[in-house]
Amino acid sequence: MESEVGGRRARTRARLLDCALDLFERQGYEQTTVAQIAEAAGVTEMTFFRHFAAKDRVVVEDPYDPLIADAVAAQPRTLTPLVRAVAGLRTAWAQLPEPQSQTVRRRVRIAAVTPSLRAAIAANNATTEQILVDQLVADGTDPRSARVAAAATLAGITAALLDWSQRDDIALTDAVAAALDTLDGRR
Amino acid sequence: MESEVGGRRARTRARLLDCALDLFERQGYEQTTVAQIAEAAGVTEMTFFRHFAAKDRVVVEDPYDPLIADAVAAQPRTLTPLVRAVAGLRTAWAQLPEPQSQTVRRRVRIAAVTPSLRAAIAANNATTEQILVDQLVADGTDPRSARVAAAATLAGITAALLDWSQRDDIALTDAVAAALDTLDGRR
DNA sequence: GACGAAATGTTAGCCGCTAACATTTTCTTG
DNA sequence: CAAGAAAATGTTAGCGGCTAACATTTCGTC
Repeated sequence: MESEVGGRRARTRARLLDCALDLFERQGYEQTTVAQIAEAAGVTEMTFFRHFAAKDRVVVEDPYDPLIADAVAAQPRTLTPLVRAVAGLRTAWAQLPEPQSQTVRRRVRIAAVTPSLRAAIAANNATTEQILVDQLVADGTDPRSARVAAAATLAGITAALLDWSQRDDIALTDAVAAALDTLDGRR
Repeated sequence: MESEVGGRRARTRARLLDCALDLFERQGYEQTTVAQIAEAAGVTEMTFFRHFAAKDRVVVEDPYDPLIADAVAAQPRTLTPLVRAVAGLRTAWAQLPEPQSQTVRRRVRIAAVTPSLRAAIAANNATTEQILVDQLVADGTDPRSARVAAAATLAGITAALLDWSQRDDIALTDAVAAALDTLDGRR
């Protein structure tokens, strides 16, 4: 039967996620203990780690990589590496599903004020970066330039995301678009 | 008397640093225990932490920030944020003292193959990034664009550094110069 | 040589995280 | 529906990074 929205596992995970974000918002990420999260969710510490590989995984999730490769591949190869990377991400972003509302903002907002989490985000970007690099190289870009361009682009977008989360006066889409423009040289 | 090159403290620190890098190179960063480092240096675990605030501080050190601000300030404000940031760093880099040979390369090389250390580097860049942002904003750049430009530039340079450490066919100066060119759009 | 300060040692403990094994809950199937 | 397989959670024990509080040694100086 599938009457529930998710099995027991899914429900436990959702509870852990929610309790964790609550605690992070109220008393800070570093000050919150995994034991506290587990208790709030009515579960054992061990169970927490069965749902999240590490404490920071509550906030930092894996990215949606696949789309990016195609988008970058579609860019004309006459452009400069950075410009091409940016153009690819612009296209990729346009194709992405609208991010699910509230939770994204909560997460990013927490990450924005927690240095150690910013590091976690950077580490997480590594896989996306690799995809970008591969795609650029496949199109004939020098590997070193490709690395630099990919790293710079992702860092720029990440910075825009962190900034966006702290303000209420701008849509996520616009924030990213503006960041890409900055990287582009369009402004 | 001052016959020694440094007091006891300085010597202990040097020993710890050397033993740590040795162990990291031989058996990997993650696989090396602070206890092992301490023992190799003939010292207690506690003493290690009295010299390095954290294990990763052996590899990731604080940057030379001060120069950057001035260099960026000297750039004409007609340029695009990213271009100006890059131009500033180009100038700053030219003024930096030649990095002390071997140890830099050892450190960066270790960082290059250790994901968790890449994160530490990113976190460490935060302060330099802030300086860059402040300088750009002071010159009239929109704060958001400044953040993006600063983050992108530093990420690009960092990527170049990591890449440089893994090859023997290029000078550090050239690697950085090339990265700046990529960010610039000069290539 | 005595004395104060700097450097190091000792002990105890928190927190993130993992492994090995036991227990319960849920699903399936005869 | 009973029974066994599979999934989810619990229990215990322990490692490694890191911190705090207090004791001890070493060093420079008078």
